[in-house]
Amino acid sequence: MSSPRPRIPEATVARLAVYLRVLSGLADGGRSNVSSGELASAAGVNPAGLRKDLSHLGPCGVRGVGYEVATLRDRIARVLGVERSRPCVLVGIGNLGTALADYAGFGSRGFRFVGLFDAAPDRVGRRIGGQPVRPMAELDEVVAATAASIGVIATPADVAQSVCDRLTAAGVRSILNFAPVALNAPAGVDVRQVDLSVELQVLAFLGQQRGATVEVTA
Amino acid sequence: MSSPRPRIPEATVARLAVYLRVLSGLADGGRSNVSSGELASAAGVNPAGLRKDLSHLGPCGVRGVGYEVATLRDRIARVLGVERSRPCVLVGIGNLGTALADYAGFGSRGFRFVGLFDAAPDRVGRRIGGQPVRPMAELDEVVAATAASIGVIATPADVAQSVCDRLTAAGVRSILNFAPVALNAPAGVDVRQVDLSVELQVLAFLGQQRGATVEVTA
DNA sequence: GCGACTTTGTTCCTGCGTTCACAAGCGGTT
DNA sequence: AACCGCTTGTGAACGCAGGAACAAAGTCGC
Repeated sequence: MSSPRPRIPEATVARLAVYLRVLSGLADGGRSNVSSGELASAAGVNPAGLRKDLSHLGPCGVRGVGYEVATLRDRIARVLGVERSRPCVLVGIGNLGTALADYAGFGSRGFRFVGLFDAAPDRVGRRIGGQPVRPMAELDEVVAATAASIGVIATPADVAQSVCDRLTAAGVRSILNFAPVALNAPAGVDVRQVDLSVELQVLAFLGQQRGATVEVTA
Repeated sequence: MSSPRPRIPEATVARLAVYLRVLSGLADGGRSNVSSGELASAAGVNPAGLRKDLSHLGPCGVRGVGYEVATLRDRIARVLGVERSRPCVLVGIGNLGTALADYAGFGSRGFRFVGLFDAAPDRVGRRIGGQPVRPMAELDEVVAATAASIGVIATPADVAQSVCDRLTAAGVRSILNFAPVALNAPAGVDVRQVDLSVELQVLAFLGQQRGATVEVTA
């Protein structure tokens, strides 16, 4: 019994991932203890907010001392579900897909790509990061064999929805989408959208708002 | 007079960018009118929320009819400040940087890279997307000459802060950071963080939360 | 062994974002 | 010319996230 999971807010989860990264760095550097203030500074957040985030996973610090780096790191990793490396599949091996497949950061953060897929015949068979690019026909097979629960879409926008359909049909329950379209996924499937253009446009707006006095329409 | 800019919430700005993309697609498809319901569905948001977002830029629809696609598109583009193409510089031409430099989506969304930079001598001189990779020494010069106000960082984490310092010193006011570190920028500089590992870890958490019954620590 | 300092964990409060629901306005129709 | 239906725009309530201040607790020093 005792299910200490009174639902953690999604915003907190995102920050926990950041804390985890900072803690891993500290652990590699040989540090054994941190205070909330230092950790918050390194993560770019408010100390009080950090303590509140951490409180969601129960008391894990020592008053007057701080947090034990390795212990806290492991606890966050367990809560996030990345203690063990999780199998992912990646669809769309263009420029972005290649970059993702090669990105070492994923491996050290608890994720590994167990399948790279592309529809273009001339891309199939190439090796990226020690792995071959497979044809889409092998998708179901690989997902089933590896029990991959996370799919990453890095295809052009016009095929993203059909790729999403195929991934969910194959059993993938979580999707990270880089294509600039809103995906329609069945209930029970989590979709997260990363839109690079949107980020730039928000910056453009902030910059314009800061710079110009006004001078609108009419 | 009349500065109809009663500060638009940042969350709204991000969605406006999405609406803009959908509207551009509709315009290319020859559509001339849309209702809030249809637009909201395509953007993956609530219809009422969409109307409230749009209300921030003044009345721009016709009751009983809907929104005129081209007009609304242009108005959003003007508010976001992307009517004219904005010059950006990109630092770090590894796998991710190459993908970003090659990404056609930026060009059609009002951004163009006017300078690609890397510290590694063997990368300098290569051409990507019709542009040469320049040495870091030319950064100030290019930023000054092109009046680039947006900088994109796609370097390893350990040099991201120093790159950030150099960009801000050169006059860049907005930074999009792909390196997994919290950047420390002077006041007046907007920083936006995109962390690919964090997105995956949030998905891992959601997936684990959904799947397992419980079975925590002790 | 006791006191004081440091740091966590929690509580309150303020503000924002989101959602629902209604009223206003325009076009088409009779 | 007047009515009816459809869609926008706005007002209000709900819930959530963020920040600051306070109390609890453990450790170090004397």
